[in-house]
Amino acid sequence: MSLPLHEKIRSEIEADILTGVRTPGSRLPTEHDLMQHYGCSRMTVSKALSALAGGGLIERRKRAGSFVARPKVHSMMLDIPDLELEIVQRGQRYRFELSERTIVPPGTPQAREAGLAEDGELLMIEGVHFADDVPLACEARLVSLSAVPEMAAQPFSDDSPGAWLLKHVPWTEAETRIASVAANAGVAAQLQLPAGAPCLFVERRTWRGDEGITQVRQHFVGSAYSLVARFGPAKRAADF
Amino acid sequence: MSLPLHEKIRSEIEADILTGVRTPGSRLPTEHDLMQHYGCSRMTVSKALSALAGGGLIERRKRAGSFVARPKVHSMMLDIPDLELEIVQRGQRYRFELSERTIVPPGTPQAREAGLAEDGELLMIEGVHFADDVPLACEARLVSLSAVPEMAAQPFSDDSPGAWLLKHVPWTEAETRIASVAANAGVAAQLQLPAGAPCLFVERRTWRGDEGITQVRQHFVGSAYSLVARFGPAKRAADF
DNA sequence: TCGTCAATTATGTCTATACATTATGGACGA
DNA sequence: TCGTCCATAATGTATAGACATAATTGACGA
Repeated sequence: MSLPLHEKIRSEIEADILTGVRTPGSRLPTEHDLMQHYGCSRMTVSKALSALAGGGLIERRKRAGSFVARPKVHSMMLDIPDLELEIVQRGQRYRFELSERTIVPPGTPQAREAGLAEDGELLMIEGVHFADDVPLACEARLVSLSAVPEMAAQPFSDDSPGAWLLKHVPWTEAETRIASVAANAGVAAQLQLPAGAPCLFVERRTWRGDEGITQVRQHFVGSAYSLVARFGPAKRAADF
Repeated sequence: MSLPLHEKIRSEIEADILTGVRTPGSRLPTEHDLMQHYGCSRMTVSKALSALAGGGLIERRKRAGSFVARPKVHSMMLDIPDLELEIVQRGQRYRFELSERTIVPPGTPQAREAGLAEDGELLMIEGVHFADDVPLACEARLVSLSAVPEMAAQPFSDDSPGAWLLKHVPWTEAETRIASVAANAGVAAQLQLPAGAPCLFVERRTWRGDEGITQVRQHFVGSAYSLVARFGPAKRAADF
């Protein structure tokens, strides 16, 4: 292994943490000790520790030393699925069917509720995502036309609005809310489900800087869809 | 802003990438250029670029330069709620009620399915989380007793198994699966819901290194619960 | 006894320098 | 024309030292 030294130091300590040799809360040797142990300069040790701290594995405190961090339950990585990609990967055909497309004038309660520009027009889009002609999800979306004027000209005959936005509009901030709801009459009809069937409800708002770009509410057919979140080195991803 | 310089450089470039000023595939200035631009040493610039590369935002190639990476996985941070904490913060009283507790012998299909130690005993625990005596969620948990032998002696009369594990067992890796399901008879009875009511279903597996620690399946009352995931500087957290 | 302050210690940042590595592109020769 | 090889330009790794910052500890004084 011709790894750079700081990588070697990093991976050795990481292994100790992952295998439980070093337990959360315990103190690591000081940079000075490690520097003597590995026979290198302090900068090299520091680089290794910085990487570990960046990855959240250790916590460094001045004067006190470096400590193995307790993993925080409160944050895991959630993979936001690209519906089209997932459907195609399952070997099915993807299709988005536009069912409604309206311009919402400025100043309506809708716009205010969505947290989008109150003084500009909004584009409202509704449609259904199909996998091999079976509905998988439906969505209702509001897009700020002052933020994304090009959106008005898009057909969305085939490409979904979400995919188009992802490709063409850079964003800096997003918030997603996930819940379980019973399908109301409208949703049930769109998804060809009995009313009251459980749906995974996802609401997402997206911003660029302080400017609201879009808000979307999606209902996924409960029996066909799940989200996955992970914490830690996702070596296990391939197992499933 | 008294940020360290390398942090300032990093965040400025990051902002340029996120806002689309620098587009995927485009080349960054060389370290030498940046070092002149910021009036600092090359090491400082390099530290900033290393951090960006570590975060997957740029790709560095020798002789060629550094390039903005094309975003690959689209992921956000998911806040996994601490049930007890949230309930108490709402001003309600939290209680966990144990309804079943069994030792599962080694080698059963259950153990294999859960991905826990196949050659050790498992502890099976079932119970309900209450907020002011209203059921909010029920859970069925399997714990590997070879990984956590102390678990067998815990009463869980008041503290939930999850909270106990979190306090006493270090873990390195976890995977959470989120779906929407209809309450079956058992779940409906525990949660005092009509059968078929929508529930947020959360399944989590936890490991330390390669050793499986626990698997839990939780059903949350759909009308009372939602999860939140975020991407970006969460300045907006307080708005909601 | 209790608080205050300063010395100490460990990490945090930064510089200037050196040499290693590696892909590119151009010079040169067959 | 084509391939080989080398100079070059960029990043990658590492060092030694300087000073900054912050928290702990203990000494000292009220």
